Amino acid sequence: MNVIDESGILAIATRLQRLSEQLRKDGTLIYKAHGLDFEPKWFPVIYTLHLRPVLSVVEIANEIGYTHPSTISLLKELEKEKLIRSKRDKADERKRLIQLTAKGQELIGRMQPVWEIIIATLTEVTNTQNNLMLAIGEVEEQMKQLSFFERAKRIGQTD
Amino acid sequence: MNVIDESGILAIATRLQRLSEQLRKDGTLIYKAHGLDFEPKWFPVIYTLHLRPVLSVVEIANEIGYTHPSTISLLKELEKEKLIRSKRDKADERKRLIQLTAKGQELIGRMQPVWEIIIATLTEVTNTQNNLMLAIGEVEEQMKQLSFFERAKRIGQTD
DNA sequence: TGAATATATGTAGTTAACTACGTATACTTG
DNA sequence: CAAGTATACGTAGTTAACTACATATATTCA
Repeated sequence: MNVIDESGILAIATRLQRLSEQLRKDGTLIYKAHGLDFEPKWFPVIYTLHLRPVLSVVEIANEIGYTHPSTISLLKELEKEKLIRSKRDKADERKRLIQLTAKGQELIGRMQPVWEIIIATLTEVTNTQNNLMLAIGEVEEQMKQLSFFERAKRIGQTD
Repeated sequence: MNVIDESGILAIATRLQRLSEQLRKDGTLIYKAHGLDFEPKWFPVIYTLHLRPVLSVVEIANEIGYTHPSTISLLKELEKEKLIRSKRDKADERKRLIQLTAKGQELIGRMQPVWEIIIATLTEVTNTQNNLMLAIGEVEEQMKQLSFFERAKRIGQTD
C-alpha cells in the first residue's frame, strides 16, 4: 500500500480523479472493442440530446453540469463527427438549437447494447458493501445542503 | 434533477470528476482562509515526503500514483516555492533525491491543524449511509482483481 | 422608450493531468 | 567485457476541463 492510499481521506480528491480517469480509459476500450468510434466524454451531451431532442448550448451545459465553453468545445467535436447539427432559434436570435443528426441517432441505436454491458459491469464493480453510486449521490446531497468550504469554516470555528 | 444525474451509473466518471474538482476548489479556499499559500494538488508530494523524507522522482511518482512527468512538474513548482530541494544520488548518478526544505517542514507544521479540519469536514460529509471513502477503496480493490475492461469483455461474451 | 441589466454564445488563455519520445547511467549476459 | 536491455529523468506536445473576457441579442424599468 502506498502513502496516498494510506493518507486516507485527505487524498480523496486525487483518488476520485484517478478512478474517474481509469473508468474513462476502459470506456474508450470497450466502445472500440465493439467497433464503435465513440469517446466517453461525449456521452453526457449525446445522452442528454437523446432524452431531450432540441436544446440550446447553455441548456445542454446545465444538464451535463459543465461550463458553456467546455460544452461548446464538445459540440464542435460532435459537429465535426456529424453526430449533431444546430440552427439559430428564430424566436431568440442569441440561441443556437442543437439536435442529433440521423447518423447520431443511428449511432445511439448501436450503442444501446454496449451501454447495457457497461451498466452491468459498473453495477458489478460498484456493488460492494458501500455502494459507490449511492455514496456519490449522498455526498453531492450533503454538499448541496452546505458546501464543503462552509462546513470547514464552521468546524474550524468550533474546533 | 438533471439528465446526467438521472442517467445513473453511465455518467459515473463525469460525476466522480466533478466531485473531485469541487473538493479541490474548496480545499484551496480552506488553505487560503487559514492564511496558507498551498495548493491541494501539492498535497500528495508533500505528504509523501513528510512520511518518507528522502525519495527519488520515480519513487515519489509511484507513491502518489502519478506518472513521472506529472510528478516532475509538481516538483518544479514546489522547488520554485522553496518547499523542497534535490541533489544527485552519489550511489546512482541517474537519480535525483528529493527532500523537504526547512520552509517545507515549517509549512507542514502550520498545515497540520488545517488538515485536522479538512479531515473532520470530509468525515462529516462522506459519512453517509454508503461511505464514499470505503466505497472507493472497495471499487479500487475490485478493479485490481480484474480490470473494468476485462469485466466488460466477460459480461459482453456471456450476454 | 432608451439606458441599464441580463442572457446566450463565442474566443483566448490556463491548468493539471497525460502519452510519446529522447538521453544518460546502470545492470546483465553471451 | 562489450552489446543489449532496463531504469531514471527530462522535454515536447496533447487533452479536457476550467476562468476571464468579448459581443450580440433580449428584457426590464425609470
